[in-house]
Amino acid sequence: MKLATWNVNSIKVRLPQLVDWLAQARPDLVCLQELKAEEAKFPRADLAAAGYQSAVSGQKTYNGVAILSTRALLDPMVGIPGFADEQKRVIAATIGDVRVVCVYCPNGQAVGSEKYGYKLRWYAALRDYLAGELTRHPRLAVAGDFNVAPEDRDVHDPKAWEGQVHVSDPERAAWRALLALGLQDTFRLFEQPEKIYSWWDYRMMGFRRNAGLRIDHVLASAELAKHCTASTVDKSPRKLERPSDHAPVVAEFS
DNA sequence: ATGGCTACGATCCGTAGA
Repeated sequence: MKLATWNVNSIKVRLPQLVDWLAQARPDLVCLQELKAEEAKFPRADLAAAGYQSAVSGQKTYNGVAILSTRALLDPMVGIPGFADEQKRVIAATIGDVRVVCVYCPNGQAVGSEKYGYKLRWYAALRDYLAGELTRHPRLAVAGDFNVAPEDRDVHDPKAWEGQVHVSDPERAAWRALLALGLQDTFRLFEQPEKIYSWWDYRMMGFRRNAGLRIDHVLASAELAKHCTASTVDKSPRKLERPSDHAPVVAEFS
């Protein structure tokens, strides 16, 4: 089973690249973020023609998440229960014996800002939600754009980023609180090359300079992580004309 | 020098992303 996550930064713009990538990579499951489109404008038929059914929570202009699957998507659920939020950032579904939660965690804008406070509150709500999900679903995957680079080795220039949003101590503590539930960062289950990132700034030739952050992740419960055989970043779509600023992250399970 | 792209929805600039 191949599970991917990709922040596509507009499903409308990236649809051709997504369809091509699905044909090449053949993932069984894909978590998408930043659709920037309402559900009515989600290209459900094009993706069905590509062999994928979809569960979608869309929003005009901002946010928006979806799960694509070659198999039936059961018990879809949108949002974090008990956490009132206009922003469409979470969708979950069951595929076979795996529960998948697709997340687009808030950016946070700047440390100390109102949006930063929202990010930390949102993370606390996510933690509580996932704690419950783990009791109900031993095989749980949480995949998406977490907007946190967990460690300095996930940052191209830790000195320049020190204390900034995406790497600040409270954000990293919020990330570690997810790991403390028993979730594992599948990327770190394996020996990895240095300087692997999943996002690069559009400006300043960020991708060419590999000036990036590793902020897109696939987490797995202990029971699921036991079966994880690989976890990698696929940089190939980032090299295309008019790319998303994020690359897909792909985890494989036996 | 704190900018530099990109996408969107409103126009021909403002908001947001990270």
